[in-house]
Amino acid sequence: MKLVVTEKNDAATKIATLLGVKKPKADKVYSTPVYRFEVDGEEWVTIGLRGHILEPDFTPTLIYKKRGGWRGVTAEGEAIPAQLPASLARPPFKKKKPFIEDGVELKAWKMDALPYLIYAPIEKLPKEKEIIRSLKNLAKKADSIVIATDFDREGELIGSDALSCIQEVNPTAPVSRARYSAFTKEEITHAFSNLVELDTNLASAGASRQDIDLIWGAVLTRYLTLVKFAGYGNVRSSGRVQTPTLALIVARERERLAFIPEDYWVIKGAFDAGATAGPTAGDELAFTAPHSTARFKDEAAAKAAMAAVSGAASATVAAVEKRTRKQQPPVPFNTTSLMAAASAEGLSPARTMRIAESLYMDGYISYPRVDNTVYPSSLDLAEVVKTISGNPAYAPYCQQLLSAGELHATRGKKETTDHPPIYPTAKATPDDLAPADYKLYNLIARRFLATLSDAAVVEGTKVTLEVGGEHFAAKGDVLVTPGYRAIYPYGMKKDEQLPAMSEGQQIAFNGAECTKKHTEPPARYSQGKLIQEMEKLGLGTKSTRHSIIERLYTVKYIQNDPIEPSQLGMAVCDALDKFAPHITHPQMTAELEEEMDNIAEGRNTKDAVVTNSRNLLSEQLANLLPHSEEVKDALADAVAADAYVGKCPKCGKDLQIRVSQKTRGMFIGCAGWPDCDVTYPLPKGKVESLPDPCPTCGMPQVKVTAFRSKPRTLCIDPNCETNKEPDVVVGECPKCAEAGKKAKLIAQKNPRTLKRFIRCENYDECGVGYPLPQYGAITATDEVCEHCGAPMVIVTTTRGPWKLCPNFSCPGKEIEAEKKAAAKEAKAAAKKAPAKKTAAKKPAAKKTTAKKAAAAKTEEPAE
DNA sequence: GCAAGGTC
Repeated sequence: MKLVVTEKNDAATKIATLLGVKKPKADKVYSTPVYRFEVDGEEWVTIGLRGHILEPDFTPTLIYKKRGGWRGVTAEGEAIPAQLPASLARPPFKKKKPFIEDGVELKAWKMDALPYLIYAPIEKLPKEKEIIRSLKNLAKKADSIVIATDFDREGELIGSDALSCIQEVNPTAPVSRARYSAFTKEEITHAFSNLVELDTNLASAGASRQDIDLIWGAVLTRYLTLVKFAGYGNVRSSGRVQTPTLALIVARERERLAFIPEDYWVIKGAFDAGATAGPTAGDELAFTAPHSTARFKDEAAAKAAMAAVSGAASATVAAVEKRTRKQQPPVPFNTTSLMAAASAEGLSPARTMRIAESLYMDGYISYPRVDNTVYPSSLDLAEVVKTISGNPAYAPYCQQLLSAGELHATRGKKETTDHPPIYPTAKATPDDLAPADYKLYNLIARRFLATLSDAAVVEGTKVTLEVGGEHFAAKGDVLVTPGYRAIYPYGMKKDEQLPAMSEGQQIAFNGAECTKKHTEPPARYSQGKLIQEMEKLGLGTKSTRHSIIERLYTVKYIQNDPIEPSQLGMAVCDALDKFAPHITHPQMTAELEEEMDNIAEGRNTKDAVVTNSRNLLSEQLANLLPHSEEVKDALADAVAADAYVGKCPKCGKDLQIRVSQKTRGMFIGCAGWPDCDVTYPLPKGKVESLPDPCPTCGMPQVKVTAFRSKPRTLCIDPNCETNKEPDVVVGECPKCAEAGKKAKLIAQKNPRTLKRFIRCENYDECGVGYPLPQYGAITATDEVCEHCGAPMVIVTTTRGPWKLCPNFSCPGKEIEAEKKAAAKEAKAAAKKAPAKKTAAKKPAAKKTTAKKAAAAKTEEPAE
């Protein structure tokens, strides 16, 4: 039996289909899908891995890997290496009693142990145990092995790791490597009839990247985390890609902080082409135009221009210029351009990739991790157009494209042949997908159609108007031939139509307005722009950039979108830039790339490169360690600044956003605690401090963003007028009524906990109470819930009014949930029919839809 | 409790 190992399940299916004479048989080894087929009477099996199946980590000895975490090192096993600079030699472990763990004495402790960690042994540990088990099971029976992972450095490494697993159980079977860069019959057949050897140099180039990333990441992350320990789960990370990315954001913020705005003046004139002088009554021929000097840097010059036009009632049309220009249709989507375009539509790159992954798994779009921007000739463009024309929103445009003759697609600059650019592979309508999923699908489908379309033609008109010797320039843009714009409206400017005018014509001038403005600092990065900048600098890969940015958010180095660094992010970046500058520059990646090329070409070895990098890190750490006090203070100040909301009214110290140890909830506490006991409650959700105090009471305010809600501004003092809510009578107590008594149900808010609820005025006796959502105005209705008799109330939030039964255990809730689930199920069943995919894909598709249904369910209660 | 790179 011949065993073919690919990087992913998808590749295993495709290769089996392309090489097998008959349709391959989908099978499973343990839980891993495999594909069996025959070639010239020989039995073949393909198995897809899940990317890397082994992962390097420090050898799990006493080096930090034991229970208790980042403890220390022994002298034995982790011997002080010769390369360790003398400046890093630490004094002997100073403890009254020796610290013994597993019968071995630790020689260095926490921070002091970091220099040893740099030189700690690394080994490859299993990461995908199930896959490894399946792989070994097949390998035992294999007569020969073909490594058919992706044709790139990581692919060679993944293949080499797989081989090391295989050879543990079958050291003798001959091994070869198939190199292909497209899933076409010719390419795959060619690759398998021209097998080569595994390129061990290329694999060790990849392995050195792994080791270097681990060593630098672990050492610097542990340094930053331990230098000012802020509790478990409060990691401050650093890495070859994430830290230079953070540095980009911080540098931009610094530019903004250093920016000195300059004043300038803008003059705008009002005109009316429907009259020769004076205003006319509200017609469409009125328009405004800026002065031909767009920005007056000098106020006197602006005033002089204003004086020159004051009193004038008419303007002369000095010139009319018309110019048509073409807007070329966009090029096919690759991962980066998709993330950038989706980011402009409000989908973060990380969310975009999550959705793209699930659309791909459900058969709606092609493979989403690509650099390629040129459709391969093997892709039947017309067939794709036909497929998606099932969506009525695209149908007329698709017809038009198909009837116009042969299709021609635009081409981007990057051309690789491993995967096609991202395009739709099945029809979908808003009914088939969740709103965000459809939003992305729609973008991809429309982009695909746009790449097959003609250019749009825009007619630009520039009219120069003369008033009292001053010139004004009116500009209008009109889309005359929509071309691709008919299907791809993203990022399109609105038409600005000017009334028809001819040279020498006199029109009415209705005065001018002079406004003082000031220049703006450079804009912050949006997530989409940052992804593009990372790509330009060679930071990360198409598959990792979005997760790197997400990481910076979770460690709270950055916030909001457009991205701004937190004080902590700036402090970390500054500290590293000052004492360990190598990690803060994209240069480190560029140098690593160069070294990896050297290893791949056989000019250098992995050992030499990694040792070199270790020594470099030792130098950086030797700079960092003597300044630990300084770094510690900077981080502590930054954390305090991020948490600061204002001054304590009782003792004058800082009020800070804090996390309760007990409930894990957030509250505002005084930095003077325990001497000062001032605290304020906070509602659930993301809380940020605001610079301006409450206009009503002068206390600090915060911005609260509850889950799936718009942010709102809140005064931190629950007793502030802005937080007072009148009690609302919402009905009669059903329990008291049964007992023959009359009692009101009242919606009220507890100022101490901020919790809102409905309670019977006779609560102490009857115990009737219902919880209410955290915010939104409460209005009474005269209805009662048909299921439980509780009073129905209307909650009005920014998302509009919404009627609800406040009873948490109302039987109606379950009935509703069941209805929803049934509807989902029906939809999912209907969706599965058009997406004709192989048996292996079905379970995955099912899983994602089931997951989505579950998520929709949990969102339902909304507080 | 570390990174970055694959992929689910």
